[in-house]
Amino acid sequence: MEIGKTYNPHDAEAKWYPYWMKNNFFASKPDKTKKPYTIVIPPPNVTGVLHMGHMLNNTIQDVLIRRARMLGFNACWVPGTDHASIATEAKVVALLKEKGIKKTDISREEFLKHAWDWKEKYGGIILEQLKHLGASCDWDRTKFTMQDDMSDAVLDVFVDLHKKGHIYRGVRMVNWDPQGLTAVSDEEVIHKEKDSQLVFINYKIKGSSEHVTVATTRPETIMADTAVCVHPEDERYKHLKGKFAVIPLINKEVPIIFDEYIDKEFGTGVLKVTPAHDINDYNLGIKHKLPVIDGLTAEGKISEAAQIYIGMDRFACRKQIIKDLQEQGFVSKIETIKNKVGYSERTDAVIEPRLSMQWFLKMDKISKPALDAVIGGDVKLIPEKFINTYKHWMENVHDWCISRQLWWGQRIPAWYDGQGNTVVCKTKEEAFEKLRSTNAEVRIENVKQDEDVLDTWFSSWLWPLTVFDADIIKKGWDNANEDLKYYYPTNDLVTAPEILFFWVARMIIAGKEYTGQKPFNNVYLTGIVRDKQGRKMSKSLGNSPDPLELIRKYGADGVRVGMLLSSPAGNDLLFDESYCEQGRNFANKVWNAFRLIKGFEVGDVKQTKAQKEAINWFEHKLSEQIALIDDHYSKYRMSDALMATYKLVWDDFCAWYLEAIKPDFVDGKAQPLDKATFDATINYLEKLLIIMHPWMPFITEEIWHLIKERDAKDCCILAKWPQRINLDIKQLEEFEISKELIATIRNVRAQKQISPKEKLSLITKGNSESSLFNDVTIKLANLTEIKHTSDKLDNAFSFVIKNKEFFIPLSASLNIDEERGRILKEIDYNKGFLKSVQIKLANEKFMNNAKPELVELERKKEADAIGKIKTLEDQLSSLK
RNA sequence: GGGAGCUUAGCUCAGCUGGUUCAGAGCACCUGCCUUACAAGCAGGGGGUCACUGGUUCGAACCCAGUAGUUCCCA
Repeated sequence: MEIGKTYNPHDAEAKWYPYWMKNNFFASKPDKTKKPYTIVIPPPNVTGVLHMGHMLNNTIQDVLIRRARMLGFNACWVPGTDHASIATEAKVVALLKEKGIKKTDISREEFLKHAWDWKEKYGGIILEQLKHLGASCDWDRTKFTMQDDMSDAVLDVFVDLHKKGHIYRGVRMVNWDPQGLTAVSDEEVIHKEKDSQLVFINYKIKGSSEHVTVATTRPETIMADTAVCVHPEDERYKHLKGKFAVIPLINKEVPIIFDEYIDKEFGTGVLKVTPAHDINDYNLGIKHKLPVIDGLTAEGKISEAAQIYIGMDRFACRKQIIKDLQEQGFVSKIETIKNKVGYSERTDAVIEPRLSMQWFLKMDKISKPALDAVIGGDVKLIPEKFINTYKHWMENVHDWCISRQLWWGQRIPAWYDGQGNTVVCKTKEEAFEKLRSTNAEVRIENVKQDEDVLDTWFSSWLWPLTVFDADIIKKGWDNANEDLKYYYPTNDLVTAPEILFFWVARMIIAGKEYTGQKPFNNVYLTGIVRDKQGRKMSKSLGNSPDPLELIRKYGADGVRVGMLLSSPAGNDLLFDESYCEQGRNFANKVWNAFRLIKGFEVGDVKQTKAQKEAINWFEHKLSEQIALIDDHYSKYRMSDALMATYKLVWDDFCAWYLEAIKPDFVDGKAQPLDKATFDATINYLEKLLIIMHPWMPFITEEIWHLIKERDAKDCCILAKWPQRINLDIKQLEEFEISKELIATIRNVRAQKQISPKEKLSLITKGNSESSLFNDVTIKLANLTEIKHTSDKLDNAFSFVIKNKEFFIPLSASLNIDEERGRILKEIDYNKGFLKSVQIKLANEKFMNNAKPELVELERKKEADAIGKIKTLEDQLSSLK
């Protein structure tokens, strides 16, 4: 069979993913004889397409799940999607608009039909794309946050929490998205620093020639002012008690009120009070019993209550009113200041504080167990630095506004009789019964359900529960189904720090509330994928590569490796395609190592000593590195685990092991290899494939099957993670010395311009104990032999490794001065080192304070240095 | 304005409770090689006042304080 010189990822990807699927290797069922290892996917939005953040996130999950599978766990990765209320509704509205349909012209039912059509058509795109990455999700378990049973659970939770007194309805200042036409939660508001104009406007005092000056960034709201407020202690304004100020343009009189809330130093010390449009003003309004005038419409246009500019957009109005005020002499000055402006996370519209009737979830009590779970270490955040952020948020948590003025989502199960009575329950019939108990006259046709839907997070906070058992809320934890009992709590959650509060914290809250347990043991927080300049990748910037294009270019394995090479937990990843290139190169390296091995011809020959030595050494090296890799995994140091794997394969296996066992060429023909060496090598290769598999599932599976014919179920994906043996440190240490020796000899060749093909001999002086790896050294340094001698040597390059003297006799004559200089330099260096050690040893405080083993170590350093200096001096004297 | 984090080689990052020889890796860079697994490669090499200042200590990249820059969270 012809094996290509470079690895072709596409064929392997096209072959193995369907094969794994066909054989149900990703599927998981509860099995009491095995321990579960569970991950629930952070459900991507149905509106999205795969972006680099998903790539990073899901690659990590797949690595974890594949390794767990190999470790013998019953690995279960549950996929699914999230209905994303606002984003999806916006998409559907836009689509309908293209077709000439206005949302307001159709019924809720008709709209939802369009929305479902849209979801069916586009909702699964990301999940399909994840398959290209190799994601080994149990696809049979795919869930959607708005499927019937999942939605039902959401309503059950609403009813239950309402019953428990955690949910209430009230008029509150909410973050209003005038584009999405809905309230959004505090967490969905993104504050950006902007340059704003601070306009100083003069309000005349009624019955006087005086005026007061207010400073505002929102002049378009002055028509909704219902007072002007100053500090009671402010000498400048004390005389205005009981007077009225006149709002310009509309000549409306508003009282001047006094309150200690005012900061005398800020601006002019005079605040215009607009209760409908600012939370602080609203509170002032309540305190001083001010009327509320809503100067804006839901769409962010000037309302009729404002009297002028009616129907004008708020920003257009701002420009116009400044102009008009200036023309009429009301503006004393305009400054440009920096202030924070809130934007909707979903629509990017400027958030408008707005009074409205909303549903809230009280967070104080219900969130407490979730705070304790993280503080107490029951739920671990990785990296730990996020604990502080989490704690801070949970300790200052605000009530959660859970209603959204949308149609796409779970409709709030609250019912009204039109006469001020409200009940919360799941069906209209129930509601009717309940309402009738307080209002005998109520008629079922007058019972109306709340028009709003619930915040999407109010459904996804149940995700780790309801993906396994959607009836859990109804039945309670004690009656949970087998799946939930088996898989829950899940092991790891991999997500972005951005949604630590949106989602992670709330899942812990819901988990604690409904099962008494945490939803997961560990939360791995990935970084944000940024471009090379550190900018967040976004569609609008156009700086995000298309992940599928990257996969086409570098192969899925290459991209996976590229993503994870430089992505420690919690650190942003400054993505650059060259990482993928490195990943692709690595895959190619593995491919070629395989080609070499595959090309070995097994014959009836004797194993060489070098081969035996190399096999012995690699056994220990492999064990040592497996231990290291396991340790990195246990600490979720993904990029370290990957790098250790990379170096084990590339450096230890390819550069050292394979070079050491590679048969010689005689007359242009590779010699055959003995069976023992071949078998050992195949065995090592298989173990390495297993270790590489979580990172590079496709190439490892491909090579696994190219090694030999195997049974249908004998696949790399199911192979057992390799065991370690007891380490023989001596093997490892001595091999390091041999490596140093080989490197030195290669260096000498380079310096003296001796061809790598010319054989040299190496002579050691003094004790004749031989190294464990003499023959490897001979082979890789291309030596004729290693000889021991006690004689003085002429015209030989000399060097010292670990107090051992070595000589390489040279055919060309040696430059004595140069050699002397080199050795003197080394002596100098070692003397300096010795001195520093001796100073330490002469220091009484060090001797008293340092640990005994440390002192011992210093003594050894001293002895080693003395020995080395002596050896070097001997060499120097033999140089004549 | 409040809080948290970060600052180590050109880049991205390690550096575990302070203790080997003026600090490690990968990539990039430089030099030499198309050596029959691999030029997507091989063999070598250079490169760092560990942000700055002070303190604690026998000893500091690591602990403490301050300064600067930077990122994030909250208001």
